[in-house]
Amino acid sequence: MELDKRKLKILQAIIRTYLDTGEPVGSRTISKYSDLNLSSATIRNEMADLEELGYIIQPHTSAGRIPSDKGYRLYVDTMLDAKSGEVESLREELEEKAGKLDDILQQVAKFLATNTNYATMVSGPRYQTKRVKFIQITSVEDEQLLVVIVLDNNVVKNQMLPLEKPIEEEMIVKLNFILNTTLNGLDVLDMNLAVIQKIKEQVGKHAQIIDSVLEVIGKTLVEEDDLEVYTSGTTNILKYPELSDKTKAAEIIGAFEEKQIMHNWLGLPQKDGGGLDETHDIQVYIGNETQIDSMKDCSMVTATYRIQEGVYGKIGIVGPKRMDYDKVVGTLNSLMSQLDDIFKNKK
Amino acid sequence: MELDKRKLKILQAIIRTYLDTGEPVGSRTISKYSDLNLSSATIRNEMADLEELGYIIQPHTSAGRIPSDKGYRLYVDTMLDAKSGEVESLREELEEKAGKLDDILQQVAKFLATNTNYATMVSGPRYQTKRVKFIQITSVEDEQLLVVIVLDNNVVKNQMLPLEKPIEEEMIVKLNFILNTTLNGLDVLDMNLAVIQKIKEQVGKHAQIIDSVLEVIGKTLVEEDDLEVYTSGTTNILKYPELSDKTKAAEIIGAFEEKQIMHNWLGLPQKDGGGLDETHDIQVYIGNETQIDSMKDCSMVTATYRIQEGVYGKIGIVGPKRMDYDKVVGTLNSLMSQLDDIFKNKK
DNA sequence: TGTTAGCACTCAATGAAATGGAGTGCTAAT
DNA sequence: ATTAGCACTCCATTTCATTGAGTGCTAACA
Repeated sequence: MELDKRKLKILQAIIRTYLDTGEPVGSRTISKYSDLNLSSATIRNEMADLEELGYIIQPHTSAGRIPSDKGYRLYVDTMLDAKSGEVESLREELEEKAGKLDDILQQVAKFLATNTNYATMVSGPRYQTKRVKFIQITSVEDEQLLVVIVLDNNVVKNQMLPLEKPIEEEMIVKLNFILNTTLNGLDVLDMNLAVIQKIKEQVGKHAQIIDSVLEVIGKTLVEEDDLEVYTSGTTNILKYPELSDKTKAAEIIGAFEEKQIMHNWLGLPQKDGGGLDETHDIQVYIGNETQIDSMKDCSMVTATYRIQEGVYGKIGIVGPKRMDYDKVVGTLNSLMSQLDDIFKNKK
Repeated sequence: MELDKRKLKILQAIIRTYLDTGEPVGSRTISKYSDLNLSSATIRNEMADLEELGYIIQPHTSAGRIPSDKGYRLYVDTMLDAKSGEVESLREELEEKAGKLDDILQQVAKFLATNTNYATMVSGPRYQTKRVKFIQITSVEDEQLLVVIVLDNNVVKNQMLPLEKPIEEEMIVKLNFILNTTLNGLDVLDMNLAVIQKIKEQVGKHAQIIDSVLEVIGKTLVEEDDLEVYTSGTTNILKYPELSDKTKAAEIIGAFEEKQIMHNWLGLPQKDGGGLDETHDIQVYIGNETQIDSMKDCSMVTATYRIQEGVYGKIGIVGPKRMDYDKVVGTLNSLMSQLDDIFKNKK
């Protein structure tokens, strides 16, 4: 059996209606409220075909049809017409507090949540490579050393280091010189034993301090990126009857609480072909495609934002499968453009 | 009418039972399952009195009684016998990752949530005073300055500062000297125009750099503490039928999402008399006592942890009014002791 | 041959009525 | 002062009939 033009139109009508109402949709509705001018009986026949083809499902014998995951997928892939969302208001708010990145991201999450009525999460940026650009050791008090490390992406890390006994100013200057000349430009992977040995040789005395300092540096570089996740509107989930069952809702909202799941989420394989939108990398995951068990009744739309080369994070919107893909993708698209601008200016 | 010994015993029995079941409790239950050896009729009479006194409420004519806020309050204030909770397991976990404070706090939230089955929040520490202990300016690249500020509580802040044109090394040394001698030990409030003027005089040239640097310092000191809030187990709310109504649940869980409400919460007036437990400052807020509208059907138990003098944060547990106060207070108590230890060692 | 009207059938949802039971208040007896 | 007993109330649960949206199938039609 083939999926001819008419079947497609009917499928589209079914999905559209279902997105609206969340109720199974029957043949009569389609017959009346579509421009096909077909009787309900005809629609019924077509629907039977569509069901056989796996695009729609009948929850029980005498009910209407609802889209299957396969149906949604087809809809998202081929039938979505891109509208440009309305993201005017956010822009100003963001530019005001252009300072702190975490504020911005939190704001973005909140904006999307209130505008779409779904739950949202925004992950903080990850840095792809971490190389040392500059190291400085300073003696703050007699028995406290401050280690400051500047990475090549201008991220600054610091760590206090308690000392057994004071260390001479002269020695600190020497240490700084050695560390900078030896380590600058190096990745953590490059800091092998040979390099460490080389440093130690030059220091002679105070080798144990070098140990501590190198340990701090190592930790800093390897350190799991703090993997901040900003969420908002998780309770929107409760607005959709098909998700608001207590166990389901608890699972979904709980997942938002567990930052760990973001790991999985960030690692989701990109769809073949690069997703809906090449520039902003917008992707849609339906039901089990999310790979997260507790999300099997949800859909998830993600986008990737880039702050600069090699520094990117993700934005995700989670809602019921019947989420308004059209609006979500539209909003995300226009939001991403705004973000691009803002980050460009910031730099 | 007086609240004699027997009435008190009965009230206690009613509340205990209600905490367990969440159902209105009737006279017969108390008569059977308490050691009072009274018939249900007698209990009924006493219950009528207790109701008149405002300690219990009858949801409808032919139902049992449930405790009123006043009843809970009496219970919490006078009838709670402190048990020592079981907090063995947490200790080890915490000591492992003793490094990062935010990890610890998140862990604490999670621990409490899973152990009590209520929703929990832990606020990051606030610093009462912020004085400058040490300032350092460094030139990282030709046109980039790094400003590092160490506060007297050993918190380190840093900020990159772009430059118009390079600045001589010599000048930086001088700047560092001036800044440290002038500003060390100063609070932000002390940094008035006079001080600033004094610095500028000493610098002469490069005054505009001083401006930028001072701005950075000012921002750092004034900066709203990031007011981190770690939450866990918010979905536990859904486990209690009296809270899991969709609107209510959404309000409560939503409140956990809004960091803003933590502001109010942190500012809650201490109860007269210092709360249940002098050492750890454990406080119980019942229903409207929380001052947060969306929490009017909840109770909230809070404790204050101290990392060092003047650096403290709060831990809160939110559940239904019929929460197991006994266990919660017990657990909190013993947790706080553990935390005290850990923070002491860290220092 | 594709479309449609018509009809019998299914089944979830809704609502009304019946039932059961937990609990109370009151009274009279102990 | 306590208790047994009884009538009464009211919520919760079950039962049952009804409704209506929706289907599949068949026969008629263009």
